[in-house]
Amino acid sequence: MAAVDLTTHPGHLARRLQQAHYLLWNTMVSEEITSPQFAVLNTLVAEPGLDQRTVGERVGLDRSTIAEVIGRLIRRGLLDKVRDPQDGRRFLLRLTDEGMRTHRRLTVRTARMNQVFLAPLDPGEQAVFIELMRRVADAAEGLRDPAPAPTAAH
Amino acid sequence: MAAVDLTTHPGHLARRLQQAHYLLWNTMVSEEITSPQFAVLNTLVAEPGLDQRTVGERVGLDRSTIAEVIGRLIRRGLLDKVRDPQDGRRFLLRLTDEGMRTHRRLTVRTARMNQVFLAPLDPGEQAVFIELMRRVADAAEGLRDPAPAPTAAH
DNA sequence: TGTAAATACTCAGTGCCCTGACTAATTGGG
DNA sequence: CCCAATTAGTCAGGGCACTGAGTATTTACA
Repeated sequence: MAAVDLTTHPGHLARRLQQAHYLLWNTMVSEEITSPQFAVLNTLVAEPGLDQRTVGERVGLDRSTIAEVIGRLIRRGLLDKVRDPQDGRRFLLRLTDEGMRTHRRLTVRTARMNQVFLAPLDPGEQAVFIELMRRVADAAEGLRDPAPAPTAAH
Repeated sequence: MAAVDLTTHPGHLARRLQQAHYLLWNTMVSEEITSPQFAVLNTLVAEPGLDQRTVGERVGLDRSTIAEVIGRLIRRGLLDKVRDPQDGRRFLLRLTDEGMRTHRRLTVRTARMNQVFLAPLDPGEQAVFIELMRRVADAAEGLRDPAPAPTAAH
């Protein structure tokens, strides 16, 4: 008694949604390259030479996780990492030719997969769905750091 | 060139959504008990004595993952696991008193957290959002097993 | 009845995701 | 100019999520 209906809990649904996507990605896009890895490649296609932290910020991964993901991409030969001569703390990232090719190849499949993923919704609903997810995710993004006390000079 | 806008990709948004939820859960609900762990407790409140596999099915976790989650709940003393005398393969699961108390306590906080999580949407949008997430997740659920060939006689 | 198939669970391996503690490099104020 | 604060990255540790392989038990059919 007093049990709750989890199908009304957005967090539970978000998890199931992500699992569904993970599965679909694996069968329709790639078994080697994961969705977060593709996100990193995509970011570096748009902005070559970014540093690790910034890439993480773009795709929504913290410094530890982005380091792991980048490590795997380098091991696979899709990425290069060189120290920034201007700032010895940073590493600058750049796709290899193989990385470029992989990104191009997966981009097509990703588009197909997105269609299948959203197929249960009609086009209008799809747009609404994307829009609502974005708003919720963006809002929560703002809650990460508890706002550095707005210069409260009494 | 040829980079894609990830904010239109439902999979990427689903991941960010789940991360946002993870964070909010941690600050507003519990640092000890995770959302999947709560889902397991909740399922066993509704249906005490279920076996491991069935609980996994209810909350959407495969056999390996549910085993780990249940292991942690047992270690924390929230769950008991006994062999089914009727079927020696199964383990029957049941909440301890501590497990019941924990579930009750977290239920309240979870409701509050859901409100905060959905706060960027107005009530109508919230209902639509839940509904769309559920439809997409449910549909993808059906794609898991490639359908065992519908008794294609002849 | 005896064995092959199905079922419940375990284990090893990979990858994502976070926190907290640490190192190294840079920047800025006294 | 020097040292404290900031910033980029690493590392250890815990948890979720999957696949594929292996064990034990049950079932079903020949």
